[in-house]
Amino acid sequence: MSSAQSPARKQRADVVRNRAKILEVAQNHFFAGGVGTSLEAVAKDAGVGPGTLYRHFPNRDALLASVLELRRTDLVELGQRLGDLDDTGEALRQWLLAVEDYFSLYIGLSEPHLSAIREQDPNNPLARTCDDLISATSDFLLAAQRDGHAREGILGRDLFLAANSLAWMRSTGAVDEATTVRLRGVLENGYGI
Amino acid sequence: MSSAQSPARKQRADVVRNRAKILEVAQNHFFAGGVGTSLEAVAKDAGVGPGTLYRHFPNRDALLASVLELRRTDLVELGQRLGDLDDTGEALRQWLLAVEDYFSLYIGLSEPHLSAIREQDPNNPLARTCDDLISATSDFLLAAQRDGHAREGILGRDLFLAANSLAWMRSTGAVDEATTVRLRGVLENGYGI
DNA sequence: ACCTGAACACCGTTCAAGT
DNA sequence: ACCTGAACACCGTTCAAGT
Repeated sequence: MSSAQSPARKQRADVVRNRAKILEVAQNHFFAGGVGTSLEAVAKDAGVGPGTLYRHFPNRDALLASVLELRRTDLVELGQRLGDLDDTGEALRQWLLAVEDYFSLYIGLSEPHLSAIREQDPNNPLARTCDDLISATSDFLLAAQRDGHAREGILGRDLFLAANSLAWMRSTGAVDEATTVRLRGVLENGYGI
Repeated sequence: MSSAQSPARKQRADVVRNRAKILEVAQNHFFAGGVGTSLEAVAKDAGVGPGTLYRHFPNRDALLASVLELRRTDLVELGQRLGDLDDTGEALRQWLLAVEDYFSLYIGLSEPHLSAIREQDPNNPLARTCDDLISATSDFLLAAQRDGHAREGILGRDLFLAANSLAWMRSTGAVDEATTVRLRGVLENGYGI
């Protein structure tokens, strides 16, 4: 049983090194400058030509997906642990918070994911993340509905989108922590009476 | 009593014509290509050099604000009419819908407005729109709270941001009408029980 | 097989020269 | 007073030439 990261044929050492260096530098640039940061600058900082970056990652979303891979699997694992909670309402709440944190990692991270949802293109490297997270959100919502902790007539996809839009507001920097807390409350309890 | 559009000193005819033409073309480009559309292309389509566009509108947000001016005043007027409704809960709902529609006009319109909120710069040409709309939202919310149609512990600014984020999702095209309706329901009544 | 970096196309923005 | 458009800086992306 071979690991997914190490293919059968051995790779040239510089290829592995370049790829790792690009990912490391890209992570820093995404964090500092947001998702729209200059890929040319990333390549230069990583000490490779732009062609090398594009060879490894054919487009921005591919690079983004690779940079996020570790965080992504962490989130999926957290979802599995939260599935064991007895209070399914609390599990749903905590899950939505985790999704929100994930999409708040870099400025503008929500947008390419919404594009992935719109395009419905399974080749979009961010599509799998969306599919997995929407699916998990559905599970949490269904469990909460079964236990009378969530209303009917809502889809997991809806709550995924809601968490996403909270992350979008947070990452723009226009919304402080207190406002985020209130907005979460509005999502959970509504503004109406 | 002179109209705001016609200053005391008469302007050269070509200046007036250029400005009007730029606004007309920009509106079409914003509609077709979103807020991030190429200003160079707008200038070319309007038959002026890029310098002329920048002379009239020093930056993208200034052009955007001018293009939206008519819609903006329409929205403010609608707010005044809605203020006469007896059912303050219904007035709040309709107002939030109108705000949502406003920010759905062009793809990406929500984002520069959130930036205006973050920057807290009164010179930002979009700041006045945000201030006015937040202020109006507060009035509607307060009235609804007084009549027992809205919960306490929420700010008008919160609901303005919520409407804005709905518009953001709509304008990305990832969210269809049915989903938008459900998300509005979540905002009003919450997903929890 | 992989990398390099020049090259192309495009855009935002400024400003010297025109009228 | 206003307009023009060349010019500069920057970026995404490709691809012929190298190793």
